[in-house]
Amino acid sequence: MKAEELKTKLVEILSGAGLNYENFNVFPSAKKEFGDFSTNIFLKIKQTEKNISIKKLIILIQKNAWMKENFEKIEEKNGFLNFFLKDSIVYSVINEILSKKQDYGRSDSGNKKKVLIEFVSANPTGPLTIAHGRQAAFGEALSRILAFSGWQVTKEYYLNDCGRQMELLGISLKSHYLKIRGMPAEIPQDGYHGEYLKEIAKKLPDGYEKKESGFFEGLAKQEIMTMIKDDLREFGVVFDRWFSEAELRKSGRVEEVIRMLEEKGLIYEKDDAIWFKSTLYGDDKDRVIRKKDNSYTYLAPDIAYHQYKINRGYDLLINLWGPDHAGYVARIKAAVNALGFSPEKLQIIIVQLTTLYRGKEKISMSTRKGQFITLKQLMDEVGPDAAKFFFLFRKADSHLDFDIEIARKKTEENPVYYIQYAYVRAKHILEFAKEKGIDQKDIAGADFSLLREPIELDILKKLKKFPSIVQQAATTVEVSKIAPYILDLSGTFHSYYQKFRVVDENLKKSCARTALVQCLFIVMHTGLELLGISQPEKM
RNA sequence: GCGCUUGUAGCUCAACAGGAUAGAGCGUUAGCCUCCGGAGCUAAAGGCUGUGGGUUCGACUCCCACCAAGCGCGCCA
Repeated sequence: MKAEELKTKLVEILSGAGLNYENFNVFPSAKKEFGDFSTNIFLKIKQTEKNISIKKLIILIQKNAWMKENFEKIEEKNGFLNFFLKDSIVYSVINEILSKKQDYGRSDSGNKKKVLIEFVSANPTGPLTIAHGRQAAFGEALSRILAFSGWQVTKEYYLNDCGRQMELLGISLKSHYLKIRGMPAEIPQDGYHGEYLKEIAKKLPDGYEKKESGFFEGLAKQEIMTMIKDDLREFGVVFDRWFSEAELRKSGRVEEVIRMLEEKGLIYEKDDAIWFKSTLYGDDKDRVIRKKDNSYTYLAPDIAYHQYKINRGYDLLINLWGPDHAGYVARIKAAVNALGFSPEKLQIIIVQLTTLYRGKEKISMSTRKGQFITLKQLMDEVGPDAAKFFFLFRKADSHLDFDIEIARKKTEENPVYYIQYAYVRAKHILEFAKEKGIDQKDIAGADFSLLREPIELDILKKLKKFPSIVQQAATTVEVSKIAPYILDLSGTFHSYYQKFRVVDENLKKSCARTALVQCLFIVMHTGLELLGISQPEKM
């Protein structure tokens, strides 16, 4: 049961009593002594309806058949109404999980609507950094969660493969190439000085000395793209589509969208440049889309890109951006709006930066000096799973402190190992039970009412919450709900394990407990899967 | 200077659309291995939610001011 279900029921009961009232909350109880669900319904009602008998309403609710069916006890305390679930209702989650298996928690709340998630989208001018890593982890997990919740998800990478930065990349590679062969060459001051480019230059065959920098640009793009794709694959992220800005420009869509805006009277000329009246749609100031020298600013193709994305039939666009693009949200939303689409169609999530630490020591990074930790380096050091877990544990818009030392540790300090240990431990118990002759039939047919320990009911209630945790993550587009949930579940399980034996001489009880462990195992499996974290066989 | 994000236990963070006595983990301290994996468990200590006002039955949450940190504020991407 979900809180909304209970609320709907309460609204129904109220209206049956002639009260049309919906302005109240139903939420999971903050404490055990407050039961399983609580509502502030009476605190709210009292504000507007002065002459209502609360006592009568309580009795009305208590007498309702559905309430009687689901709740052991419904009581009023400190103005709140607290609901205590019947154990039998709690046990029902076991059958539900055992029958749905890996689909437990799946829903169709997305109604098969199409969503396009665009993320990472790093310029192909260098290796992915940890900032991209966090976006990659977040985008991948969000995709999985939305797909699990009934959305049709497409993952797309927008490739800024033209413009000044790419030119510079070509020039830089050529200079590296010439220098390695002992020829005079200078890498431009604002060019790319990183080691990776030198490596690429070394691999190239002789005979390219006379080639234009544009030739090198193509080579560099090719090589770096391969590097990026390899890193992403190792990180467990595969995109459905790589969308090239160069091709977008070739297609004529940029001119087309500017013409559209012009027809709407949203374009004007000033100081030899062409401007978009974004202020009409809530931006701070108008933006240049074509410069004095007739070339486009980055905004022009971006508007075209967003228009094209929507025209491809997506109901929702989600962009993951770094905080350096935060100031850019207003203008692109203005553009989407100006093109006649609701700005709600575009949801932009700012994924905040990550600061790396090695214990107490902060690792300072500077892209300009070529001093940065790449995603590859991070994966090599702590492994993809630990990296993903830490990236996904915090809200996207919170700054993240990532301590490499902790992520490397194989002790209780490291939550990744704590969780994976719980998972492996559960798996091991299931294997042990199997060895002892407990099979799936015994598990499904077990007498669950033998699970009487408070901690057993506690685990079941937590398992029961899983679908709404997923749901919440999907509707709020906030991946960070999942990891703490799994961590909490792991903790409760470790504690249970310590205190009680699952498989022993008491066969009936062993079967019931094995069923419990199997359910927990399934939920943990799905949870880890949604985060893109691997489920180890052993440790 | 303006804008966005953030400020909660020693540290890293929770707290559902304003709800009950602000919760976890780590670290610290004191304990627990004949037993399905101790990479684990149990317990204790630890707080004027950055500061000062306001809104109300009720504020970590909303409003105003201030303080501190990070990031933006280009005819760069």
